[in-house]
Amino acid sequence: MDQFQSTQPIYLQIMALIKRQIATSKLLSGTQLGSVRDLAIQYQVNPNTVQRALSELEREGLVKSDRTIGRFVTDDSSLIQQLHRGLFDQATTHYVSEVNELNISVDEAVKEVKEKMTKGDSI
Amino acid sequence: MDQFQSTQPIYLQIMALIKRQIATSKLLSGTQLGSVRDLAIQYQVNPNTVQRALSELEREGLVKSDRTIGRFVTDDSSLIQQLHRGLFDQATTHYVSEVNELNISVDEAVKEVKEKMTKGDSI
DNA sequence: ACTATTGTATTAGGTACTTAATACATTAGT
DNA sequence: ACTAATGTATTAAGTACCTAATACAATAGT
Repeated sequence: MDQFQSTQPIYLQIMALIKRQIATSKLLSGTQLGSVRDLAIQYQVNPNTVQRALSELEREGLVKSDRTIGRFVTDDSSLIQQLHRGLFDQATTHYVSEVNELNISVDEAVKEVKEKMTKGDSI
Repeated sequence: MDQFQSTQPIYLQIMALIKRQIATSKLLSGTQLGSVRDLAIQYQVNPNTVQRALSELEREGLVKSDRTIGRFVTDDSSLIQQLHRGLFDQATTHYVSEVNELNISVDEAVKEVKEKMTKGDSI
């Protein structure tokens, strides 16, 4: 869909994409994911790349595979909550770090964040 | 120094590093940069990698090379100011985009940013 | 004039990621 | 029992980035 094109490995981008969907309940707990082959078509990538992304997610406990049925989002709701919190925290930490390096004040940063966020709330 | 180790190409990381230094006047306008070979030692990378980073920065107008003297930070102060603003803007846009995807409110985000920023102000 | 230092270019080899083309093992569904 | 669909594994080829080892061109400084 999105056409992955940056410098980040595709399998990491797919992992991030699915993580976000799980964290925001666009992929509900217990939901079955598309098959490796289906997702490969959907994402316009090689099945091996999807396989790699999914097996990493499995290593992190976010999805489980039932050998011949398919893959499912974990039913550990606490883990999902923790994921959501982690993504938020990581994003904020990264932003704050960048802003600090640019010698920008709290007030300036907050003002800018407020501006940009309220702008996107048109819908 | 820092030891580049992520998934981002090293030459891009070096570019970002130098850009930040220029934007925050750690590298002043007109200053001479270290030579390709010196920086390669400093960053613990191959000279070719430094060369690539610097020539890209040159393509963006941030540094100029005088063939046998060395490289210098641009003296276009407006360009530097524009760089600083651009880095800030880009960081904020990226952060807001992530936060929106996570369905997090303005207030929550702002609160978190304030917390993390004031914590790092111990010095 | 000479030398050292600068940026620049070239060629070769290594690693990680991606793709392609298969093949295998397992089992739900029939 | 058979079939289709699942995850999984393997081998080969291509691309981008990084490193290594040189070499060349130009000129400031002596």
